Amino acid sequence: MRPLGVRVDDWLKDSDEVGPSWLTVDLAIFTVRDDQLMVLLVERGLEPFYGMPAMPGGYVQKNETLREGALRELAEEAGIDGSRLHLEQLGTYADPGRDPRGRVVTVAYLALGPDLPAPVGGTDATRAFWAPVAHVEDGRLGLAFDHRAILTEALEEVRRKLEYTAAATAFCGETFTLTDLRTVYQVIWGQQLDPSNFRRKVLNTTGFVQPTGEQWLPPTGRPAALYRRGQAWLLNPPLMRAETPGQQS
Amino acid sequence: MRPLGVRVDDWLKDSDEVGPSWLTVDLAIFTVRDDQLMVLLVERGLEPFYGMPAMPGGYVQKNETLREGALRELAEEAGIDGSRLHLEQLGTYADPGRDPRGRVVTVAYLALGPDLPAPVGGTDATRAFWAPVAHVEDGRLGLAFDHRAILTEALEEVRRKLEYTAAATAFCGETFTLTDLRTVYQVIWGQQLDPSNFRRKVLNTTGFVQPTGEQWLPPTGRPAALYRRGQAWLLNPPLMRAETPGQQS
DNA sequence: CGCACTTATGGTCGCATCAACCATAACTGT
DNA sequence: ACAGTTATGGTTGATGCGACCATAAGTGCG
Repeated sequence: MRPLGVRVDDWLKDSDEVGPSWLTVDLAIFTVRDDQLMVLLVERGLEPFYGMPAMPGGYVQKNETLREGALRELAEEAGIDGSRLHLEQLGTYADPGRDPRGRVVTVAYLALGPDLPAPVGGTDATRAFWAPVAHVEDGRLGLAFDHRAILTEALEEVRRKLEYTAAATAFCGETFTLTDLRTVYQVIWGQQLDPSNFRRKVLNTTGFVQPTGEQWLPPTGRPAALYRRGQAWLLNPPLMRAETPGQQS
Repeated sequence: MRPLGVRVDDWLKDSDEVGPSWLTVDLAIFTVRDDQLMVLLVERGLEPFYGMPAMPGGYVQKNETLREGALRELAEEAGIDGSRLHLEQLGTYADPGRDPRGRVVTVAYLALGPDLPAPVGGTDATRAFWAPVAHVEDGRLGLAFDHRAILTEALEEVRRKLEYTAAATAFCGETFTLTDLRTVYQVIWGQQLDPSNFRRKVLNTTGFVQPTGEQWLPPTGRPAALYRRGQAWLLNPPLMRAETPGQQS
């Protein structure tokens, strides 16, 4: 399982210094479930790191774009149809030594989705499951490769995206109440928001949400209006979170 | 110049679908000069696209990180020491067919620097020069590969970064006046800003800039206080530009 | 020197926005 | 009818911002 057997003939004049690499995608897929931010993990079914949790991903095939590869791996490893998720490139990790098999370049994708069906294991992964990000952040759950570092960067990106874009709607279903949307912010930012002020800010931001005219009847309490996401992606003004006291830089 | 001669033995079970790829970095390096936003380009000295302008870049060597490769190419192709620039990953481009030689994966880096010394050509590039981004945007200047698309995304990123981060200070030298900083915003956003209000916003944003106590004597007019960049990178509140009327999305 | 010119810096005022808070509406179950 | 619960709407005091004006501190020139 090492890249032996590979020869590069006369590829470049200075080719001693340049070698082939293998291209993979990894997906950081988040959802909000049970008032917790969850990330999709698989238990690896191959060496290296056999049996260890990892983000879903795998090799990009010859005639695929990166996005196509990401969607295929998502379907294969977790049985999830990603065509309705928000999928976005996060960054590329290529440090020599990050993969014991050689120069493996991985492009990390960020995906946000509503509370998705319980994932099922596929071919390369024996098991797929949702894990609370808190368990990874505090080290209770170890990940293969450099996936913990990737996840940390993905989390920062998600938290920032909530401020400046309508990304929060990607965590909700087709239609949602403002309380649903507010819950997303509260869970991801870990702080309470005033329902009344939240409502005013969201409705005053043109193109953020769009009323459907329908209502949702909760088990108890007043019925809530339903909305769907608007056409705007960038929010201005942004929905800033209150600066947690003691934060620097 | 095609990836012939490459054999992959027993690499994966489904290895017919997976092949090796070649890893490159490309750099979108911006500076402000003569009240214009400029991008560093080189004239290609190799096929394909021989003689055509392109962003500097090249193959990543076997034991390099991406960042190291980017810095090396910058030095080789343009004679610029990038260790004092702000360098940041922008995105990865890997569509099959983007490079006629085969699967070439390029990681685009974004770099911002103060008015830099006139670049000199290196080994792979016959000539390096600063070009106004306007000339590329309006199509007067064509670029090799998919570099025009990469540049377009880099520009969007730069404009957004000015709002939410202290990136503008990266365009200034070690010390600068508030007018220098304001000029950066005006050039990149293409709109005039009120000196007085700009001053108030910058100085009220904690950690954005830091007074040196020194002064700068302009050829005419009152002396201006000099500042250096503060320790903050994320600005809050952000320095929003006025929404240009008629913008949608 | 006195003066025009130029640029930096500082202040004022009216308007919009926001967070904290209170009030009301509309449903459920007892 | 009434308490409990959740959604929605309004008020208010403080803050921030844009447009605009005023002053400070240099230069060069007669």
